Parts: sequence; C-alpha cells; structure tokens
Amino acid sequence: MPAEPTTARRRRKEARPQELTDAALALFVEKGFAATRLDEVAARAGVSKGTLYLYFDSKEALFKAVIREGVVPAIEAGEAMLAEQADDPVTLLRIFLQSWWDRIGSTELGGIPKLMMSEAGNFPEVARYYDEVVIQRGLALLRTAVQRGIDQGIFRPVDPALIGTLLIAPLIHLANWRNSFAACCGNGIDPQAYVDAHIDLVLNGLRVQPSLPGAPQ
Amino acid sequence: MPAEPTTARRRRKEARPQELTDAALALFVEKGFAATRLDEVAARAGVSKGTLYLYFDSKEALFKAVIREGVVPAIEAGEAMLAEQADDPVTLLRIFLQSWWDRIGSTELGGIPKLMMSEAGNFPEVARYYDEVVIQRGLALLRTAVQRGIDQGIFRPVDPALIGTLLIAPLIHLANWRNSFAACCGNGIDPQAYVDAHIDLVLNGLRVQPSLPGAPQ
DNA sequence: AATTAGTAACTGACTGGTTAGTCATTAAAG
DNA sequence: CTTTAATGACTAACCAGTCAGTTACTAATT
Repeated sequence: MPAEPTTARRRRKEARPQELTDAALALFVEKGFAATRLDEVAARAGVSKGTLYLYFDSKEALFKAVIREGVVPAIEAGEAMLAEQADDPVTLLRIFLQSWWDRIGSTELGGIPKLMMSEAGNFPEVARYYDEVVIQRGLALLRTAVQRGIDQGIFRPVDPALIGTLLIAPLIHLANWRNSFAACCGNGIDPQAYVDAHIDLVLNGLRVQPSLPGAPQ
Repeated sequence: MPAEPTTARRRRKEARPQELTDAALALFVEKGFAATRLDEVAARAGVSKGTLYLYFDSKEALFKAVIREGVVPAIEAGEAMLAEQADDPVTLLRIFLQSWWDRIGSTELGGIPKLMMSEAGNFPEVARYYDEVVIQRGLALLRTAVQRGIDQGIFRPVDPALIGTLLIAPLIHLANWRNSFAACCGNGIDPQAYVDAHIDLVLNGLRVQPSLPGAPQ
C-alpha cells in the first residue's frame, strides 16, 4: 500500500548527513531539542523521516552528531587563529576575539553555545565532551595570550584561571542574543560595534596602570 | 472506583501557587520547558497534577507565571540597589554588579536568564515582556551610572548603548554556567573571585587613560 | 462534645492527540 | 535483475489536560 509514485527522489548518500545535521542545528537552536519534531528536521533537509533514520539511529544520536559536526569547525577555526598569531599579546587578543566572532559567533555555529547550554542537563556526557574539546581548549588559548602580556609587563597580573571566561563571555552573550531575543526584541545593537567596544574595554582594563582607589587588593 | 484512601492531604490554598512555580522554575531550568513533565512539577511541589490545574490553566500559563513571579523580585532587587546608591559612579557600579550577583545571579532566580533565553523562540510575547520589564530597565540603570562617570570625567566616553550589555554579560554567563555545565563539568571557579575580577577589569577599562597604541579610534 | 451538613481543596485514573521509531514497498541506478 | 536509497503509513508510548469521586475542614445544630 505505501509509497505511491509521488515526487522525484534523488540519491545522495554522501551529502545527506551534513544536510540533516545542518537542518537539525537550525531547528534545535530555534525551538530547543525536545520541541523539535524529526519530521520537521527531515522536511527542512528535503527528505522524509525514514531517510533520517537511515543515517542516525535515534533523535539523541542526531543531537550528538549535530554537536560533533559543529565542534570540528570550531576547533579548526581555533587552530587557524593560532597560525596567524602575532608576538604582540595585544594584537593576538584582538585577532582571537574578532576571529571568534567572525568565524563562529556570527555564523550558524554561533547557535551551538545556546544549544549546548540549554541541553547540558539532559546530555551530560555530550556536555563533558564539549567542555573538554571546545571550552577548555579555547580558554587555554586566551589564557596563554594574556599570560604572555603579563610576563612582558604590558598587562596587569590578573588571575589566568578567570580571565579567559571574562574575555569570551560578552561575545557568547551576543551570539546567544542573536539566537533568542533578537527575533522578537530587536535592539539596534551593531555586532561589530559591540565587538569593538568589548575589545577596547578589556584591553584597556588589562593594561598596566596605577591601581584604582578603593579597588580590592 | 478512583481515589482510595491513600496519603494525608493538606489544604493550603494560599501557598500552592508559589510552591508550584518554585518547583516549575527549578525543573524548567534543569531540563527545559518541553522536557519537563507536569507530573514531575506537581510531585516536586508535593501535590498531584490535578491540583496544579486548579491554579494554572495550562502548561504555558505555568511558564508565564514562572517568569512573572521570578521577574518581580528581580525588579524589587533593582529598586533596592538604587536606594543604596552612592554619588561616586565607581562605587555605584560596584554595588550594582555585586548586588546583581548576590540577589539574582547566585540564587534560584539566576536560572531565569537561561530559561528565558532557551524559550524566547517559543514564547515571543513572554520574551518581549521580559525584555521590557527586566532587560531594558536593568540596562538603563547601568547606562545611567556609566554616563555619570563620563560626565564627571572619570570614565572614558564609551558608547552608552553598548556598555550596559558588556557589563552584565559576564555575570549572566556565570549564572548560565552554574545552571548548565556546572553539574557535569565542575571547573573550580570561585564565583566571588570571578565577580571581583570582572568588576576590577571593567572599572580599569572604563578609567580615563592615555589611549592604547593601535586601538581603533 | 458529638453529630451532621456543606463546601472547598485535592486526587488519580482516564482520553485524545502527538510523535519517536519501524517496516513493507517503491524508485533509481548499474 | 539486483542492489540500495528513499518513502510514508503505521504503532506503541508518552503526556497535557479532564473530571467523577474523595477527603479535609468549618460551622451549624443538638
């Protein structure tokens, strides 16, 4: 009974997984994992739900693949940043933060922090993987750059364990905003101006200068 | 047939809504809105699902109540901060950021930013309400404090439209971390040290000083 | 103090709609 | 003709929302 002659079918075994994870990423970020229907994911990828199950064992397996696929480019982008490294810690930090925004935050990948944060409680093993492979690694890069500046006497001796998170948090926040409130509450913030202002603020904050009266320590 | 004599029931009409929204907030933050079962919410509040429906018309109505109930204390906390205001913009910013962490970020309410961000796409009207009542209002407070410092010549002339978000983002990020990755990837970050380091960094960044060589503008 | 009547809070089995996951069938390609 | 990608109707489970029935409490009556 099933499967009357309907629409033309293409056969593209190689391209399917990417198409499906791309569609799934967009929908998971927009609506959340639990609220996303697999029929929707399949439709957005231009196939039927049955086809989805040819490539992924379960909805959970699809989620894991989405994170894994999204994380590989993030790592590669990180490597690329190091390749362009300058000796000057100021320039290095500038490049790192700006590149993170250009290559991750402002792209489709910018939805991954929101998705991973939302679902960390439901998929702790995936969260651990993401933490090890992306977060800790990215923080280490930032820490190294700042430490170099401290050693050169350019930066104040801030705590290396904290500074990485402080530097990336406003950029992640902007990416999260674009993938949540932006759709309904468009504040007219210009992303590039925001990134510039952030870099400007933290580089000034890191610079050696007379201590602020009333500041702790 | 139904309702054999089972456990003792208490009658507490006044306390129920709070108990239910408290339970719902905790579960919505932990698992997400769609993945939370109303039976769980009721059980956590110590009642049955039927009782939940005596106080809330639907799951969506419960969500809206959770946000509304969580937002009122946030506003009151904001008012309280203004009451303690100092003339000194530096002290004012210190108090504002530290108080936000103490009264919101580090409490149960600290889960609301994560929850609201995760569900903004599914509940745009609630997101708009939250944006107007909490976000824009809080940003205005920060903007005012910074503007005062600029007018007094203590702070550099940063863009007031951007600085509020830049100041609060790292604190929201910490709250989000505590409500997501912290459960599975406990990094040993001390929240108070983080807040101190953030305040220290941004106040230094805001201070008037010779411009950084190579900085834009 | 004990009995009864009335009422408001509460319960949990039930149902109707939804959706993750399956599989017999079909179309494309060699 | 065989193989493999793809389909979509199907089902088994799950869960939001309902409601007939039960319990706790109050107050009036004796």
